[in-house]
Amino acid sequence: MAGKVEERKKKLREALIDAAEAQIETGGLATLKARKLAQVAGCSVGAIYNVFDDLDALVMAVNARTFRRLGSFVSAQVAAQTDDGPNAQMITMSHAYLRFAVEHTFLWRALFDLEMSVDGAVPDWYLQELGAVFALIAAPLARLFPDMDARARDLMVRALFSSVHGIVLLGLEKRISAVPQDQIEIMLTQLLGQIGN
Amino acid sequence: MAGKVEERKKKLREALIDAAEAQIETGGLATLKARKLAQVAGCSVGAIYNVFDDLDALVMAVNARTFRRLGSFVSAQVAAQTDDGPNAQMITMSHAYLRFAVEHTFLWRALFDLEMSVDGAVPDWYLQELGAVFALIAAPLARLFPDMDARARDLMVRALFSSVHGIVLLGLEKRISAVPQDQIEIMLTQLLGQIGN
DNA sequence: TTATTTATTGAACGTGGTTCAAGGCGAGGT
DNA sequence: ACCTCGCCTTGAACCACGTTCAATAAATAA
Repeated sequence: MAGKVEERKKKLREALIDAAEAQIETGGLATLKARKLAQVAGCSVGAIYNVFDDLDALVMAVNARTFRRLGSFVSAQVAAQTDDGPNAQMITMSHAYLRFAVEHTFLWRALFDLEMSVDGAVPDWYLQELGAVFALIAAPLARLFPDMDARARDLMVRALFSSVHGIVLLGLEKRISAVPQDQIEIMLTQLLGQIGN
Repeated sequence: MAGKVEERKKKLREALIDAAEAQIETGGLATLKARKLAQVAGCSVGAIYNVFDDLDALVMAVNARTFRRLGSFVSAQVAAQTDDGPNAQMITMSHAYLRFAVEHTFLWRALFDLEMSVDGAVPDWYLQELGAVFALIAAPLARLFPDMDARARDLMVRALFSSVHGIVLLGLEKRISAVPQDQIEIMLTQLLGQIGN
């Protein structure tokens, strides 16, 4: 009867991530509470700490899921698009990013709200997923600037990603722009349409 | 002897804002605690709540100061620059924004970290300051796109501000880019140098 | 089965924002 | 000068929350 513990632990781990994800999705990161979580996942408060170092570690696990979902969503949108040139491709990606942020606002927010607090120790999966996203952007950019050296292009990839992120972030922030989604799309289109022309 | 209460209240208000600002500047928003604050400002914990509704309101007061400082810093940098055209002007503004964020990281962060939580009720001073910043950007943009209608230009102003913000935000985030300050400047220069060409 | 090790529990601890009943103090009237 | 009224101030107490830990239960080994 060996391995019963491992199995239960894995089950609990999944249950906790599911419960945390559901809570973040509906109420946001701030509404995630240890006691409520234990109740939903069907365990004691203390049990959480047998599986995760602390709640931040649990949120990181949720973020890992979210990040993968985001990456494959953007990829899928790009793949489903007929190739109308590098600018159109980048615009498609940015619109996909926006749509994900709109449809999963709290989960998307948690990606950035949590990591800010955790200094040092960037997990491996994080850099991997980020690298995948950057690679997606790098492809059309290489077509636009074939003579640009890799270092400069890498910098431009980050700049563009950050720009899109900023536009989506502040665009969804009621108190700053109060801009409806289609206006945000126009902003993204305008910005990315200008690149390389 | 009329107005003694008002006077003391005003003094306490200033003392509290000063103490809160100092704490945020050195330790970040998360290290701001009511008890410590009362101790530094020389009052009881309860007294804070006679002057401010809650700690968020106090942080808002700090943010008002920070926002004004940010605005005048960017203005000053632009004014101190010989006019090398609209792109150069926007680049100067973005570099000033970056420099402010680097030199007052915690205060700058508090501008965005707090407001996110406070829904509704955007204070008047906030929109005013934001409008001033947007007006700064609108000037060079009007020179670049003289035939663009006001609505589209307004959208572009927001898009550019958001882009710069995004580049600075993620650029200062160790876990995402770990990009040194001069690299961030290059990103900003590249992006804004492309606009309108 | 019994012993030993490991997991689980939930009450308790520490921290921190916010409240409130009790006492203090300024302003106006006498 | 004194009294009175109402606001200010105080800090102990309240509540919510993350995290811990001694006690309990369960699983593995002998």
